[in-house]
Amino acid sequence: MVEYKEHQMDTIFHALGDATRRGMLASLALGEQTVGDLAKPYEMSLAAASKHIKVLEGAGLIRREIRGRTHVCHLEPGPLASAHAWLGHYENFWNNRLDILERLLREEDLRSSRTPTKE
Amino acid sequence: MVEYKEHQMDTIFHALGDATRRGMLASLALGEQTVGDLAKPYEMSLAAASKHIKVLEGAGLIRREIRGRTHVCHLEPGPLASAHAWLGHYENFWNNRLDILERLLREEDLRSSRTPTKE
DNA sequence: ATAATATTAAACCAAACGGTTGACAATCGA
DNA sequence: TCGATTGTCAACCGTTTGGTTTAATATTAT
Repeated sequence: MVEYKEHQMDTIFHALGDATRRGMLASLALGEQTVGDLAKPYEMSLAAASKHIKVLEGAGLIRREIRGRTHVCHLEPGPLASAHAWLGHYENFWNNRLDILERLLREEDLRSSRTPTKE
Repeated sequence: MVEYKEHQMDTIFHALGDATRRGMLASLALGEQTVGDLAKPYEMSLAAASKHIKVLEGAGLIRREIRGRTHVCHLEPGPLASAHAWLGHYENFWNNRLDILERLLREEDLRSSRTPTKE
C-alpha cells in the first residue's frame, strides 16, 4: 500500500518535471482544452504533444472526455493536491529555516547598511 | 529569466520523481546525515546512492559540507518551497473542485443513506 | 608508512524519455 | 461518398536515467 502510493508519487512528480507538461496544466487551469488546443503553443509535432498529454493522464493529473473526434481534457485536482500535501510535510521545516535566513540577512543589512539587493 | 526558472523547476520536480530521493529528503528532515547514512537504508551500491545525492544537490534541494573525509548533507528549504508554491497556484482550483466533489458525495450519501465511507 | 574508511570517478549497460515521421482510424461537413 | 479534421499508433533515433563494477582520491587511525 505504501509501495502503491510511492509509485503514484513517482509518476506525478515525473509528470511535473517537464516544462511542456507544466505549461499544459497551466492552460487547463483556465478551462478545458482539446488535445489540439493544448498542443498548439508548442514547437513540436502533434504526436509528441499527444504523448505528453498521455503522461499527464497516466499520472491522473488530467482526464479526457472523447466528444466525437475531439478529445477534451480537464484538470483533475486530486493528484496535484497530493503532491502539494507531500511538500507540505516540509513546510514547518523550511519556514523555520527561511525565518532564520531572513533574520540573518536583516542583521547583515543592519551591520553593513548596503543598498538592499533585490533578486 | 523565465527559461532559467523553468529549468530549475524541471530539475526540482525531476529530483522529486524518485522514491529513493524522496526518502533521502525525508531522512534529512530529521537532521543532517552523511552520504553513508543516507545510503544505508537502500539496497543499492554506495555509488548509486551517491549519484542520487548529487541529483538532489544539483536541484538545490540539499547542500553538503565536507568535514574531513565525510560529507554531511542537510536540507535546503528554498527549492522545496518553490515547488510547493508552484503547486499552490492550483490550490484554489482544486479546493473548489474537491468541494464540489465532496458536496456531490454528501448528497449521494443523503439519497442512498449508506454508511459514510471514510478514506 | 600502511591500512582502513568515506566518498567520488569512470566505464559500461539496459531501459526509459522525448522527439521524429508515416500510416491508420474515426468523425464531421460538403 | 469524399475529403478534411482530430488524434492515436508504431517504428525508429539519440540522449538521459539509474544501476552496476572497478578504480582512484582523500582523510583518519595504527
